Amino acid sequence: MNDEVKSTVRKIFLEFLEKKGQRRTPERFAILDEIYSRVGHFDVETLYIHMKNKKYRVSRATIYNTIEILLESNLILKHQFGKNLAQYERAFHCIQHDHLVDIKSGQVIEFCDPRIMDIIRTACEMHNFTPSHHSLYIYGYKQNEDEPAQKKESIVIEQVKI
Amino acid sequence: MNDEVKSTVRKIFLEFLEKKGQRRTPERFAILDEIYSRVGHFDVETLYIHMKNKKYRVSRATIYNTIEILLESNLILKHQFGKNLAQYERAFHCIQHDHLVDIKSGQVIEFCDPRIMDIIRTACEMHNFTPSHHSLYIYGYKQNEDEPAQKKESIVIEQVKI
DNA sequence: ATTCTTGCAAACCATTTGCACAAGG
DNA sequence: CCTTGTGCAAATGGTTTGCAAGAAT
Repeated sequence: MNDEVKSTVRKIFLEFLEKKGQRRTPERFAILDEIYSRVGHFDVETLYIHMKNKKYRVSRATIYNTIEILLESNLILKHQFGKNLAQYERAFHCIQHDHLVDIKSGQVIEFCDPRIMDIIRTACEMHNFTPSHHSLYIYGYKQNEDEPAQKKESIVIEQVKI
Repeated sequence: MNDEVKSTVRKIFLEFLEKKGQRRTPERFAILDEIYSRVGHFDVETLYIHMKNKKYRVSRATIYNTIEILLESNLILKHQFGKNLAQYERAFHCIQHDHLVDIKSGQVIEFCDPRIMDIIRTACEMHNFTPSHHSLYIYGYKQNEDEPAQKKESIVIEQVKI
């Protein structure tokens, strides 16, 4: 993730904290930086280990606290792909996408289909609902790799093993 | 839920157990019956309390075990609407639907849009993926009830407080 | 008879909470 | 200063597991 993006999200976070009257602590910005330094999904424990490995003094409690604020400010997204372990991902500067979840391997494939926005628009209009974000998970099985179909056509953003 | 549906799901479950070489215990069928006797979403604890209140002797462990089998046999679906508590719902004899989740109140509204199947079909074809099931959650806020929009038009199946 | 399933209680583990100390405003 | 945030450790709570007794085949 390049530095321009990092400085932009820092600014967004800063403004959010000010608006909410919450303090700009170094821990909060360190966590944001760490998140925007990696690609793909992550869980709290992984983030904690990574920061510890960098000799950054931080507690799990603070990570949970900060993640809560980052969710509110829409800088990250939360997922639970059928497991009890919550997974997160960056939300800024990422194109909208959804997830195919392999039931056997746990592998998660991202895909993109703008038609999802039509469905969201219609459902929200019908129910007098203001959308904030969404999650579409398609659970299933990856077919045998020996017989690849028209995979080349697909818009694979990245593949993440969870 | 009428008796015809109940006897059909019992039969499906029976055949699934036979196919898998698993035993048809009275507890498993009692849990299936209890699930198909209620409407809307439920969690394990609620199911456990209901069965206990009916003086049925079951353990939480058996409910978790049975729910696992019911998921495999596609007789129920599992949801985690952003919380750590897993919610389940009947999957047989229910029309396909998705969920609007109110972030403030936790209320869940079901809606139906067949276009979701087009998205699933396309994504799976592109990624050589065999779909089993899906979840689409739209998170957001219900607008003020004082100014109802075109709500009459909506296909509300049921509303469930989780 | 053999093997799977059950109920109970203990273990697990991600997340939350309480509290004394630290630090932002 | 005053109040919020932090780190640590303990508590929480949904889910899983170990095991002896019970039931299905």
